Formats: sequence, C-alpha cells, structure tokens
Amino acid sequence: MVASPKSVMAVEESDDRQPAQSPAQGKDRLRLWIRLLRVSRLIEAELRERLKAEFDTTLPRFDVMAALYRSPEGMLMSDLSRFLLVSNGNITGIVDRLVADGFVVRAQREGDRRTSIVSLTGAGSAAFAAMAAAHEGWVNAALAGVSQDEARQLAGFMKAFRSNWETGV
Amino acid sequence: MVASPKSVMAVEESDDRQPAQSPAQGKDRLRLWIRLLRVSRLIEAELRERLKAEFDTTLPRFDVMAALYRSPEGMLMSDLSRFLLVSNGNITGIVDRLVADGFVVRAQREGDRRTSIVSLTGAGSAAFAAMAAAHEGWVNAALAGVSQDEARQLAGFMKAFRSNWETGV
DNA sequence: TCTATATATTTTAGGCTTGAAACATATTCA
DNA sequence: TGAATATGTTTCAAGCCTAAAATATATAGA
Repeated sequence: MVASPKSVMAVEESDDRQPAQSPAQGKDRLRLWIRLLRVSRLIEAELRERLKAEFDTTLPRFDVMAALYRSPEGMLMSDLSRFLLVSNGNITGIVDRLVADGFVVRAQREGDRRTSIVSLTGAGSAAFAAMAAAHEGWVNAALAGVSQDEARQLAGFMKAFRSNWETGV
Repeated sequence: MVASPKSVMAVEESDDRQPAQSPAQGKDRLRLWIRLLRVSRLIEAELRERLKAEFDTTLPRFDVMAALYRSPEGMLMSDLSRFLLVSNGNITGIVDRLVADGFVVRAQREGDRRTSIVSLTGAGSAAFAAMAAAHEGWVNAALAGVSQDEARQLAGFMKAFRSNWETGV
C-alpha cells in the first residue's frame, strides 16, 4: 500500500512491470483476490443480517435507497443499474418492491415516455436516514481494528484500482 | 498497510485506539468499505462472465469444485458450507447440479447415515484443473496493476483482518 | 429402552441476479 | 413520411442465496 514503483497507485504506465504470469507473483495476486473476496463476504453477511434483523430489509434495497438518497432529483432505472453495477432487469424488481412499500416513486418524464424518474418518497427518505446511521455504525464496528491511517491508505488504493480498471478496460 | 500502531496488523490488543465513532474516522472506514465492495464486485463480475463464456459454468460451482479439489479425501456438506461462507441449503442445490453433470459424487459414509462425503469425480477434477489455470490468469490480468509487494502486503492485511474478525466475534 | 437433545441435511418460500428476448418509444436519414 | 436503427425498460428462464421449518439420524441420560 505504500507508494512504490510498479504500483496501481502510480497511475502512469510503467513498462518495467514484471509479467503477470511470473509464477510467484501470480500466486500472490491470486491469494490477494481470494482473501479480498472472503473479507468482503464476511462483512457483507454481517450487514445483511443486521439490516434484516433491525430494519426488515435487504442489502440490495439499501443500496438502491442509498443511491436515490444521494440524488434528490431522482435517477433513471439505467442510472441506478450503472451506478450499482447490476443488470437492468435486476433493478426493475427491486424498485417494484420498494414502490409497493411506498418508499420509492416512478414519475413520468415528459418528452420521453420510455423512461421514468425514480426517487425516494418522504417515507423512503426518512427510513433510509435511520438505516444509514445504523449502517455506518455497523461498518465502523466491523472495521474497528483498522486504524484511520490504514483506512485512508486502503481507500486510496481501492480508488486507484477502480479508476485504473475503468480506463484500462 | 504499512505496519503501524493501532492497526489490525498488530494483533495484540491496544487500548489507545481511537473510538470507532469518531466522526472523521467513521467516514474513512465507511468509504473504505464502499470501495472495497465495489472493487470486489468489479472483479467478481469479470470472473463470472469469463467462466460463463469459456467454460459455461458459474462462480458458485467453481468455488465448490475448488474446495473439493483441495480436499481429495472429500468433504461433508457442512464443511463446504462453512468453508465457502454460504448457507447449508445453498450448497445442496449447487452440489445437486454438479452431481447431475457428473463432476461430483456423494458417497455413503458408514457409521453415520445422515451425512455423505462429497468429492470430485475424475471428470470433475480434470475440468477444474483446466478452469483453475484460466482463472489464475484472469485474476492476474485483473490485478495486473498491483505490484508483487502490494499484493503481499494487502494479502497480509486481509489475513490479519479475517483472523481478527474470527477471534473477535 | 426410551426419551430428550444434538447434529447433518434437505425442503420451502421469498428475494436477488444474470443474459437474452421482447416490448415500447425515440431518433435518424433516405 | 416511413423504415431502419438506437435506446430504455421489462419479462423470462435458470440459477443463486438466505432463514426457517421439516426430516433423518445419532447420542446421552433417566
């Protein structure tokens, strides 16, 4: 994580990078991926369980509401699917259920009858605010062993990785 | 990630840790979690897509086969579910489909008729070996921007986080 | 032995997820 | 205008996933 050459943190392209196929390095990267996935699953399971127990909701619903909370002007279905990295059809079902529960509305958009603007209702916004506060507490508890410095460094790494990914692909 | 006090890397308990509820630190941790999740989803989507395209299989099937490949003596259903961090009922369905495809068998275990020992068939083992090689390549490509040093450090961090989690909870 | 409890697994209901097909509407351009 | 193409969304089939209930078997204790 420390800034170093041949790093994803160094955004510029460097040609002296060792080939990804180098056996030892390959194993290190594979190990990293497996562990990253495990950590992410552990935390996700914890959050899912608490959302269910304390708010009787699910992680995907929370994610959709979080996205809408950030965008008071509303979002298109395709905005949601792009932002949350899930398929279009997936969003349809989650939004349907949120609408049925009165947390979300689809508003007609004049000029384009294919699309509708999805946004939180008052009830949805209030419900999300309560959940978000609890959620932040759970994440902090889950990451209690991570120092502030580490958290910042790792977050920087993840950000660099992602922008690297998105420009690279 | 650098070894530092108040770190998850320092396994011993330290009482001078800042409270997790400190506002700024809380935000850093939340940001870290959100980015970690995004990175993990990006990579997961990439691997899922390739497994589908090149081997017509899924990530959960790959995970089960990987676990069984590591355990030539076989595993119980509950071993699989514990190892893969998924529910019991989930494993039942995945193994059912792998059995139907001839990649896995359930062997009776004398002395306990509740359980059966699940293991790869020859075909399953061969199929997995091919997939594993490709999979390692994909992971290396996805993490091509991560240097060997970084990979090792981050993997160490993830390992420490996990063992911290498991003893802590 | 016989009952209570513990363990291992499957089943069930409900929701999430994908990719592909279907549908609806917009836009472009001949 | 009208046809072709592009865009936005929903539907569909199949599989994944969970928690809880049901089933089956094992073990311990009266």
